[in-house]
Amino acid sequence: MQSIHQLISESVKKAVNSLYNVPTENLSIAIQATREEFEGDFTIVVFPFISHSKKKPEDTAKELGEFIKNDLKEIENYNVIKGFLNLSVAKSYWIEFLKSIAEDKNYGFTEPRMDSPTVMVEYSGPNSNKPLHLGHVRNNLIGFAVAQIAKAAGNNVIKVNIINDRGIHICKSMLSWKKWSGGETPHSSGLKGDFFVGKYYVLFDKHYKEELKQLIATGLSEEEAAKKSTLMAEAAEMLRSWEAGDPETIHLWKTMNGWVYEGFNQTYKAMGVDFDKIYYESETYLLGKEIVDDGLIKEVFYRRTDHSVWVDLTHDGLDEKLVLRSDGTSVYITQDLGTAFLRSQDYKFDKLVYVVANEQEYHFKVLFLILKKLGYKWANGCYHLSYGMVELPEGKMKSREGTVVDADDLMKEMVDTARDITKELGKIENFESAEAEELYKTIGLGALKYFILKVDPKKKMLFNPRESVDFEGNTGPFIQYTHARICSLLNKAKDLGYSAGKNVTDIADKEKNLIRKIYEFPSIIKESANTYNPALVANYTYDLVKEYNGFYHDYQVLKEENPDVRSFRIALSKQTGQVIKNAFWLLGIDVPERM
RNA sequence: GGUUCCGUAGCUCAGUUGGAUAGAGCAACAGAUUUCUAAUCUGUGGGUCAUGGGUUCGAAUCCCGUCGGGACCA
Repeated sequence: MQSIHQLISESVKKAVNSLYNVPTENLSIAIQATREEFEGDFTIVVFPFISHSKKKPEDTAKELGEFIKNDLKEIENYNVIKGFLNLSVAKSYWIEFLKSIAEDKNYGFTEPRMDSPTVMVEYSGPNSNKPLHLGHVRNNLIGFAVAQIAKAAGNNVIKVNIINDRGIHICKSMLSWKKWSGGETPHSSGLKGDFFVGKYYVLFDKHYKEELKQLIATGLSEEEAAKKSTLMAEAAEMLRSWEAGDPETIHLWKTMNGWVYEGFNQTYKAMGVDFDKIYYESETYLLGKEIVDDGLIKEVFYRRTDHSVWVDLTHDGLDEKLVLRSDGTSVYITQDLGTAFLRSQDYKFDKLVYVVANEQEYHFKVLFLILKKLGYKWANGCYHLSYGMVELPEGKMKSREGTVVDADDLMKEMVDTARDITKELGKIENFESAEAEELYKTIGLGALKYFILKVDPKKKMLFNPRESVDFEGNTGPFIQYTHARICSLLNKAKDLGYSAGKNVTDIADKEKNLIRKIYEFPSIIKESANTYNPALVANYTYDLVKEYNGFYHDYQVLKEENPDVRSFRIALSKQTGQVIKNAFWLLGIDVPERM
C-alpha cells in the first residue's frame, strides 16, 4: 500500500508545477502532523510556495488544497488557516491501511539482505579490574538498542565488545591478590568474580595510599613519594613481566580475568545484552604497534629524538598526539588503531559505531583522523556515538567517595521494587512463583531500561537512586501494562469466539488517530536508526500507548454490540499490542502478557 | 589559555530538515470505577525557552556576543 506521505508529497509537487509552472526537481515538501486543535491529519506549510504563486498565503493554500483534493481520492477535505493547509485523509484510507498490516508480526521492520550494509556496533567496553556500574548500564542499553534498531532498519549488524584487559591497573589487582589474598578465590569466598577482583584493586589502592602517607611523613613531597613507592614499582615490574610473556604472570592474569569475565557474563545476561564477538586489547595492542611502524613508513607519523612516535594534527585544527611512548610501550590510541584494523580484517563493515561516553570525543576525533591519514577507506564509516554521562544528584560518580552505583545492585533494587508494587496491587495471585519472579524481572528491568533509554543519548542525564525509578506515567511499566491489558482483551475475545475483522466504513476520531500513530512506526525506526537515537522509539511508544489508553477508556471493545465494529476494534487493539511489543523489542525490553 | 557540548515549568525530560497559542511525566489540587486490568483516564495551576543582538514572512531551533555549567586538550 502506498504511503499517504508519498501520495501527498507527489500531489503537492504536481500542484505546484501545474499551477505555478515550477520545476519539481529539487522541491522538498514538508508534511507535518496537524496540531491537535485543528481539523485535519497532515499539514502543508505553504509559505515556501508564495514566491512562486505571487498570491497571498491563504489563496495559495486554497488553490493547492483544491488541486490535491481533486487529485487524490485519499484526501477528502481540506481547510486553510493562515498559511497552513490542513488535509483530512479519508477514513477509508486508514481502515485499508490497518487491514494491510494486520497480519504482519514484523510490522515496521525491514529484513536485511545479503547485500545490505553491515553495521558494527561496539559497546560496553569494560575494564577487567572492576564490576560494571551505572555508566556501563547506560552504555550497554544504548549500544544494544542501537544495534537492534539498525537491524530493524534493514542492516546486517555485528555487536562487539572491547575489553581493556591489560595495563597497569590489571597488574595492581594481580599484585594485590598475590600479596594479601591468602589464596582466596571467588568460589571460596562466595563473591561474584568481578566484585572479587575489584576488591583487590581497591585493596591495592588502600595499601598504596598508606605507603605514600608514610613516605610523605619522612619529609618527601607527594611526587617524590610516588616515585619511591615500592608497591607501584612492583606493579610496574609485573606489567613488564606480563609484556615479556612470563608464564607465571600470564597464568595469574588469565585466572583473574577469567573470574572477572564470569561475573561480567552474569551481569550481561541479567541485563539482556549480548555480543557477536569480543575483542581484547591484549590481542590488539601489538597489532597497533605494527600500524605505528607502517605509519612511520608512510610518513603519517614521525619519531622524536627520544624515540617516541607522534602524529602532527595541527593542520586539522587539533594538536600533536603521542602514538607510541619513548620506551616503545603503547598508549590507548595505539591499541585502538590495532583493534579497528583487526575488525576491518574480520568483517567488511560499512559502518563502525563506537558507543563511548562524550569525555572521549577528542580521542575519537584523533583516532578517525589518523585512520583516514593512513589511507584506510573504511575509516570514513567510523562514527563515535558520544553519549552524555550519567550524573547523581551530588554530581559524578566517584569510587573514592563510594558513590558508584553497581549495575548488579541497581538491577536487583529495581526487581525488588517491582515485586513490592506488584504484590501491593495484588493482581497476580494465581501466578506460579517462578512465573511471578519472571514478571518482577520483566517489570523492574523494563522500568530501568525505559528510564534510561527515553533520554536522548547525546544529553547527560540525572539518576537519583533514592527517588528510585517510577512505575507510573511515562515509564516502562506503564507501557508494559497497556500491552498486558491488550493481551487480556484478546484472550477474552478468543474465548468468546470473536475474531479480528475489519468490515467497517466509519470509525471514530480516536480510532483514526490511533491508526495514524501506528502508521508512523516504520518512519520512526528509520529516523531512530539514522540518528542512532533509541529515545525516538521510546518516546514514540509512549505516545502510541497514551493514544490507545484514551481509546480504551472511551470505547468498548468486547461489549460493543455491532459485530463489525467489535471485530475492527479487536484488530486495532491487536495491532497496537504488536507495535508496542516490536518497539520494546528494539529497546531490549520485554513485555508481559499479564501483570 | 584552546577546543567542544549543554542551559525549555518546582523536578525529570520531549519538541522532527526553522512553522500555528512551546508539550509530557512526576510533585500539588479536584474528579472518574455496578462496565473489557485504576500500574488507567479527565481537569486545574505552573514558562522572559539562561541573556542581549542578528538573519526572515516566521526562531526554543540558524549566526554572533554575554552569563552559568560539564567534558576534553595541554
